[in-house]
Amino acid sequence: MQLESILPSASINLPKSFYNLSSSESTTNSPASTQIEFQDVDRTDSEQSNGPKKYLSSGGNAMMGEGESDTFSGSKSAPDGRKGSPGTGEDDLSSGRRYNIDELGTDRYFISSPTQPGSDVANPCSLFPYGGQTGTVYSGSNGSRYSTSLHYGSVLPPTGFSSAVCAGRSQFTTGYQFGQGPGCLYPSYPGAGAGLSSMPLPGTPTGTRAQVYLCNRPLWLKFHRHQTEMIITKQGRRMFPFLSFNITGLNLTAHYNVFVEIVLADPNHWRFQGGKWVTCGKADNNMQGNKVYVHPESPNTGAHWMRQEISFGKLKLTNNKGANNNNTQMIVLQSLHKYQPRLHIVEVTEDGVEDMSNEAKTQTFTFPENQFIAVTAYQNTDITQLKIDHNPFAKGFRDNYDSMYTAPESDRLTPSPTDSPRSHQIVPGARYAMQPFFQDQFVNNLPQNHRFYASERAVPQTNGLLSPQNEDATAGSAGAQRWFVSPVQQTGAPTKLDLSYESDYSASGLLPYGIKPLPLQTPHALGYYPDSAAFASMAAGWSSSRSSYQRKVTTGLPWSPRPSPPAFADDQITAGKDKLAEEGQSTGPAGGAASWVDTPHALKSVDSGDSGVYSMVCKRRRLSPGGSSTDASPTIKCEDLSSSEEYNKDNPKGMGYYAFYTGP
DNA sequence: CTTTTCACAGTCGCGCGGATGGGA
DNA sequence: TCCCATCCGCGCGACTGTGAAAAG
Repeated sequence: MQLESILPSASINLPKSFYNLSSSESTTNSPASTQIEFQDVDRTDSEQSNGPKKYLSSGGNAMMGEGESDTFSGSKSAPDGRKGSPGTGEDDLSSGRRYNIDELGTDRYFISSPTQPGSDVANPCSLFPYGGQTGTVYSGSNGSRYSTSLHYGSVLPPTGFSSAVCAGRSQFTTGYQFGQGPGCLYPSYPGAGAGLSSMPLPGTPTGTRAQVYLCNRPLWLKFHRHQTEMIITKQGRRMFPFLSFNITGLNLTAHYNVFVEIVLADPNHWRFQGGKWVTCGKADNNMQGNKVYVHPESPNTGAHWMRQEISFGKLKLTNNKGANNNNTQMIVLQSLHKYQPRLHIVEVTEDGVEDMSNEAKTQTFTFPENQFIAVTAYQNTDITQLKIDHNPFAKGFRDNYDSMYTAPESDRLTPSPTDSPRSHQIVPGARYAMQPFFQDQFVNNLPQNHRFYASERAVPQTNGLLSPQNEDATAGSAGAQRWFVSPVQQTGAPTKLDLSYESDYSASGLLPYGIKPLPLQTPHALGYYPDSAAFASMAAGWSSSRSSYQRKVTTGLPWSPRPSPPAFADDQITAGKDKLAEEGQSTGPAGGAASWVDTPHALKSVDSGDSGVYSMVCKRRRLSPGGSSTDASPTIKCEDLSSSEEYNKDNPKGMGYYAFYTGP
C-alpha cells in the first residue's frame, strides 16, 4: 500500500526528537550521558537483571558501529580462538574494535526495563536475554560525536516533519534531506541524552512498551559473520537480507508510524583489502540524501503492526542522491561506508500526525547484526555466496541448482541454498505461528520435490552427525528464535538498549502439518521468498518422523563432516544457552524442547574451524560444493532446517504466542 | 589500481485472461 | 443459462549477481 494512498492528507511525522538537537550530547563518548547498559541476564531472572555484565554503549546509541566491538570483545574475548570473519578486518582494527559476532550469541543481555517487565515476559512469548551488543559513540568530524539524538534539527525546522511529510511519503522522503550535515554525522541512538523519547511512560494510555523481534536474525547473523555487504545502485537495490520485524507490546488501537532509518555505524571509510575489511580514512560526513524509509503501511494501528511481520523487503538502497523523487522510497548511502539500520516506531494520531505533546511515544530499536557496508560491487566472495544461496532472485547463479532438483533423492544431499531463505526470511518460527497463511501463499508455487527437499534438509541437522551448527539449528534454536529489542529509553535514567530474544520455537511448533493457512490480510512484500517451502512441506503432511529424515540425510551429506563456517554458530550458541535458561523459566507447559539441550557445544567447534578457511577464501569466486566457498551452504541448510523443524515441534508455547497475535 | 556503471541471462512475483466448476 | 468463484497458464516487469568496460 502506498503511503500516499493511506494518507491523503495525513502526515507522517518523524519523532519530534528527530529534529531536536540534543544539547546534552557531549562531543566525546560520554558514557555518563548516553550510556546503554547491557546487562547479562539469566533468562530466569531477566526481569531483575541481576549480576549484570555491563556493556557500554555510549550514546545510548543503539547503533552498533564497529566500535561496538569494544563491548563485544569485552564481554568475551573469543576464548575459543575463533577468528572472526576475515571480512570484518578486525585485525586491522584497533583492538577495541573487534567485532566478535559470537558474542552476540553467547552473551545475552537483557536490558532491563525500568518500566516494565512487560506482559510479554510472562507470556508464552516471553523475552529472553539477547546476545550482547553494544553501541558506540563516534565523534563527528566537527567534534560532535555520534550523538544519540538525530541531528535533523539542524536541517529541519521543528515542525518540518509534520508539515513536510504531510503530503505523503514522497514529501517525506524528498522534502528533507535526512542525511547528516556537517557535524551531524553518525547520529546515534536517540535514546539517551537526546530529545527522543523512545520509551513511553508506563501508565500512559498509549504508552505501552514495545518489543521487537528481528525475524530473520539467523540469516543476518550469517551475513554478519562475514561483514554484511549491501549493493547500492543508481536505480536502487533491495537489501538482502531485508529487515523484518515482529512487534509486540503496542497499544492495539493506537496508531503508529513505523519506519527504518539507516545511519552511519562508524566514522570510517572502509575498503576490502587482503581479504578483510579495513578502515581507510574517515567517512564522508557530508553525505546528503534520504536516510529514512517509512513503511508503506504507515500509519496504522498497533493491532495491525503486531498482527504480522513487518517487512522492509522493498526498501531500496541507492548511491544516487537525487533518486528520491521517484515513486519508491530509497535510502541514499555512500559506498564503502558502514551503516546501521534502526527501526523507529512512533505513535501518531489517527491521521498520522505525531503527538507533539508527548515525546515518549517514539521507540527506536537497533540490531547490531543489521550492520552492513554499502558497496557497488561485492567484495567478499563469502558474502556473494551467501546472497546467492539465500536470495531467490539469485537462484540462477546457484551452481547446483539443477542437480539439486533433478537428482534422485538420495543424491540430493547437497545443501540447498534455496531452502534456507524460508526459514529466515519469512518463516522464522515466530513468523509461522503468526502467519500460517504463508504456506498457502508461497508454498504452492514451489515444485513439490523442492519443498520436500527442503524438508529433508531440515531433518539432518537435527541429527548430531552434522556440524555443530546444524545441530543447533535442528534444535530449533537458530531458526525459530525470536529476538527482541526493547526500545531505548531516553528518560533520565541511563538509556538501556534492550536486547533480548525469545527462544520460543513454539511458534513453529504451532503449525502442525495440517494447519490451515489464514488469509493474508495485507500484501506481503516478501512473497517471492521461497522460505515457505520448508513450511509447505511440513504443512503438506510431512508425516515422516524427524528421526527418519535424519537418518536419511545424515548418511548422504557430503558436507556434513566438514566444519563449515557456520553462520549459525552465534545463534545456536545463544539459543542453546537460552534454551537451558528457558527451561527453568519457561512459562509454557512445554517449556522448551528437550532437544535444545545439546545444541550449545557443537557450535564452538564450528566457529573455531572456519576461521582459517575464511581468511583464505576472500575474493574467491564461488566454487563447487566441495570448495570452501560452499561453506556457507551447509550452514544455510542448518538454518533452514531449524525453521522447518520448528514446525514439526509441537510447542504449546508457540501456540500461545500464536493465539496472542491472531486473536480477535 | 580501485571503484562504478552497464548490459546480460536467469529467476521470480504479479496481473491478466481463459477455462472450469458450482450454485441460482 | 447466467453468474460467480476458483484455478491455471502466460507474459511482463522486477530482481539478482556476473563480467566486462568505463571512470576516477
